[in-house]
Amino acid sequence: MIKISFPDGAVREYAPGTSSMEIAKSISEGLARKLLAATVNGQVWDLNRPITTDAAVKFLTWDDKDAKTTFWHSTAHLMAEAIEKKFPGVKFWVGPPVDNGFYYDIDLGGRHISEEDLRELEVSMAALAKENNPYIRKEISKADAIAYFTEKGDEYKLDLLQNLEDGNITFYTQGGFTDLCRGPHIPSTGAIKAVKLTNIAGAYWKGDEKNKQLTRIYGVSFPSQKELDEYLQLLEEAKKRDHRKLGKELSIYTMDDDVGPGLIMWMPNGTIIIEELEKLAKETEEAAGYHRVVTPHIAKESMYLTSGHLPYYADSMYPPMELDGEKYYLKSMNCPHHHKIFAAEPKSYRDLPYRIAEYGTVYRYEQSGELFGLMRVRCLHMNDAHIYCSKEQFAAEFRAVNEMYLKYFKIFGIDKYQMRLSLHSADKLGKKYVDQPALWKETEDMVRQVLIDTNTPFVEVQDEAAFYGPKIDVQIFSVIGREFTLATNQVDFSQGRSFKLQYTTPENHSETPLIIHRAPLGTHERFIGFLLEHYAGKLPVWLAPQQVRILPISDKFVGYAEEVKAKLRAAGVRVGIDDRSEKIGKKIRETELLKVPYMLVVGEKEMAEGKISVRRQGKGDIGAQPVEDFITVIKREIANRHDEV
RNA sequence: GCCACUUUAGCUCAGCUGGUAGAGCAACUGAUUUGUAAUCAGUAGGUCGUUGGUUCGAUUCCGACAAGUGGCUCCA
Repeated sequence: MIKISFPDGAVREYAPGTSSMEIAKSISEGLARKLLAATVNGQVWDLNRPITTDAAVKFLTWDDKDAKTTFWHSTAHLMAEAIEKKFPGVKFWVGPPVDNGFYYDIDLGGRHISEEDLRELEVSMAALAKENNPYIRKEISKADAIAYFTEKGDEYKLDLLQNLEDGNITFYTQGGFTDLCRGPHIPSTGAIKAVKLTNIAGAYWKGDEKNKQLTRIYGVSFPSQKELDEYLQLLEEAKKRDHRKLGKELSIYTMDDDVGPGLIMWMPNGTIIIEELEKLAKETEEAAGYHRVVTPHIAKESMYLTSGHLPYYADSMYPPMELDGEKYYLKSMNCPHHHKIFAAEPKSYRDLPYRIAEYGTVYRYEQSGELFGLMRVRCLHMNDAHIYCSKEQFAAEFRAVNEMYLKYFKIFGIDKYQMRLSLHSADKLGKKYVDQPALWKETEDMVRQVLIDTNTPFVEVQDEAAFYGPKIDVQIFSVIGREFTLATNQVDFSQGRSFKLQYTTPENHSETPLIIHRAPLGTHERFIGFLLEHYAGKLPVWLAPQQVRILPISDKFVGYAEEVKAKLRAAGVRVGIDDRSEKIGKKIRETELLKVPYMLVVGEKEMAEGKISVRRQGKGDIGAQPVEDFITVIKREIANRHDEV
């Protein structure tokens, strides 16, 4: 007999070769019906796979992330079956589960697939699911596997097999479809009750743009139609807080074909948000010992040869303009200009850390397919600064920058983010990264140590560093699930040498400073795009372009509204009056939709008592109060950058 | 840059299989003077993304280009 232990600590005995499905049935038929997979000693297994030794078993239902993953992976196989039926001879690459569903990469052999095809495939998948075919696992020798796919003429699976060890290879078959697959899978196709194939995309084989492009079909599936409907509903809701939609509705920014792709024009409302953010940054940076600087938008080729931008970053720069036989480039980063400011006067250790900040506008020639609303643009306003410091000062400075992030995140209530330690990739030294292996190692260790010392949870990612050094990126997600770097804190061991930056040490030696590049608020474009989604357009009072709108009940009270407005303006509040001859219901509705935080309704009663009726956006009427009381509250909200109501 | 799709009034969208366009909201004018999420009436507004082609005739069919969207690759 084998001993099976359960999460609650219970232990039961079964005959060797008993599957977790049989174990579940021995406990409760009802439980068994809900199961999709199980973990055996922490590994996700097929429910029907025999267990031969003592093991810890945990049953997985739809609510478990691992079960969803297994379910979607099995749906990918089901989709492949339907595709192979419809388009015989197609070849499959890989079909993994993803965060919200699954995809399969397919070589359609020059054929095209349309939206109608997806609908037909959904129908076909539903029929195949109804057959309730079991997913059958089979261990197979490498030689037999190679023979099978050679016979089939499938070079993709043969490529996969190259990297697999004999004795460790399994096939899964459901209905008429067999795939090379590590598993695990759900017991049978019948559990898949609702499928939506969401989109068709091109995807490079093995993720390399030099390789052939395969057709990727994305989909998602659920154990009931109801859950699919709920999911689609959720997507609809997410669309409503998409910054591109809100940006238009709230008159934040605009773009125009005549101006060019990825070039944002900030409208008056958006500009107010920018100015509030800059005010916050300037206060914060002044308190942290930064100096402000201002530098031009262009510079000569020679500077970008020195900085390393042309060798390592030229693809992302706008092409040069030629004047008087010189090439000038639009700046893609502020750092070289800042290095020149550092170098303009001799520095001693007494001048360090030397911190200079600028809201510089930089231009990056992003590939056309990358552009995305405010999140990915070609003209960026960076909350940029460079800190020049000694090796001894580095940890404290780097740490202070991280603390600045967290201070900002607290103000904005940003809590869903991931700190990412972005490292270089050794095989790209001299191509994407400056060729200084020892310095890479040293600085990466330094940055990692800061994160460990401050107990900051983080993930490490290869091949994400800047060309001049490692960095910590703060990763966030847009409402449609796309990942972006919001803020960044970067080490630079390279440009200090390139620019021959020096300071005099206490021992009267010349030393090259380390440089920290940091942008805790990232860029205006991405940060505001993120904030719009984060707040679903309902900006806190201190950021709202219009903070208060006064709504007179009728024309008769416009005069009183003007008096109230004058008082609010004198208190520094951004206030307007809706003086149209419309009914109050309409004025409220439109002001609600514009997400103005406060509406002040004024009529007969209010005028007589010197009061206003306050209505908070999204919350409704919160009662009448004297104008002065309201001013006290809203002034405090603005000054503290924190909504109280 | 690559794959797929989309582009009609300021916005959101109709417009079947080719016969040069329509709604709601917004705007403007007038009436209404209104008590917490849409008052009524009228007026104006479009070389149907741009550009070639097919056709007697193209918003509609085909091609190219541009921009946008979903991915891939790339990045704040």
